[in-house]
Amino acid sequence: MKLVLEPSQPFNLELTLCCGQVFRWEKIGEWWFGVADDKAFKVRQTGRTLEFENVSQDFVEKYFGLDNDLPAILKQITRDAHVTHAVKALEGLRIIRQDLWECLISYICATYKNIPSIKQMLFNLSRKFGCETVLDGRLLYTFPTAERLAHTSLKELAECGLGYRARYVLETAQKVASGEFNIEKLKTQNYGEARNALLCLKGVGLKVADCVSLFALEKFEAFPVDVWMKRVIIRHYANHFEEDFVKKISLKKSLTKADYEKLNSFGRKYFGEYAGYAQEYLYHFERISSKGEKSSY
DNA sequence: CAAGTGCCTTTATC
DNA sequence: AGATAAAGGCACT
Repeated sequence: MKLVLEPSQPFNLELTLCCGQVFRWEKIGEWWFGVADDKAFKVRQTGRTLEFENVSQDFVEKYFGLDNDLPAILKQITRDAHVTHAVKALEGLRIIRQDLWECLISYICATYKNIPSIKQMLFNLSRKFGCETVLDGRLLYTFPTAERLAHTSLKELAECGLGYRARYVLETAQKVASGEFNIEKLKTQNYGEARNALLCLKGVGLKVADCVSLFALEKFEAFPVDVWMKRVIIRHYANHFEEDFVKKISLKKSLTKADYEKLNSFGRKYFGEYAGYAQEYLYHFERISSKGEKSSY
């Protein structure tokens, strides 16, 4: 099946899959293979043509956020030269509508890990506890359900490389599987409510709650702040804060809750209702820029 | 190549 | 409130 993208609605598949928001896509030749919402499918892009197999057009449009009016969103967040630079460099980057359960577990696993490691953990979990599907003779795995993970052991989870995150994943799976934590209810709640509910889960702090809100709950005002975003703010937005505060967070490696909320609320106020989009562009731009600095040294 | 550092942080404790 | 330590283990330098 093919889909021709509107010229007015930029989309870059590669960027969208590689910017660090999703972890389980694999490129084989020209095609990207992945599983979303228990559907194994493949996609490739040539210019404005998006080609896909084993999935409906409706799903593809929804999953990749093609229904978001990207130019309108970008217009709102380009408040200064730096973010404009990032937006131009990363044209066509879109926020994916992730499956809520997979997203939650992914970001619990993502704490204090680098992206290659996160990918490894999630592939391990899926291979071990997910359901096998075949596409083009290639084995793909669905993401394990809460019920399935609830019946694993800490040992088995640790064997997937989760380390101390194993107990957070197990506990969350048990709460969701038993109904003690109603994950579906999050979808009916606003940003503040959903964020607070998520924070009740062990292993979910402010940053993880913001990532889940942004990537799976369509709360575009969420503004996750990680080490990279801290760097971005120190480098380009320091003038929005007191000198002492900037000095303090520059020296310390981790943010206190109060520090986090200060950076987070700055992002939300400054970039507006699509702050999450700004975060994604700034985050990825900072990462690719830092790679460039190193190699051209 | 070994060893050190850092990792899309959170929790526990003081 | 805020500081501090500890937490798998892998990837990168």
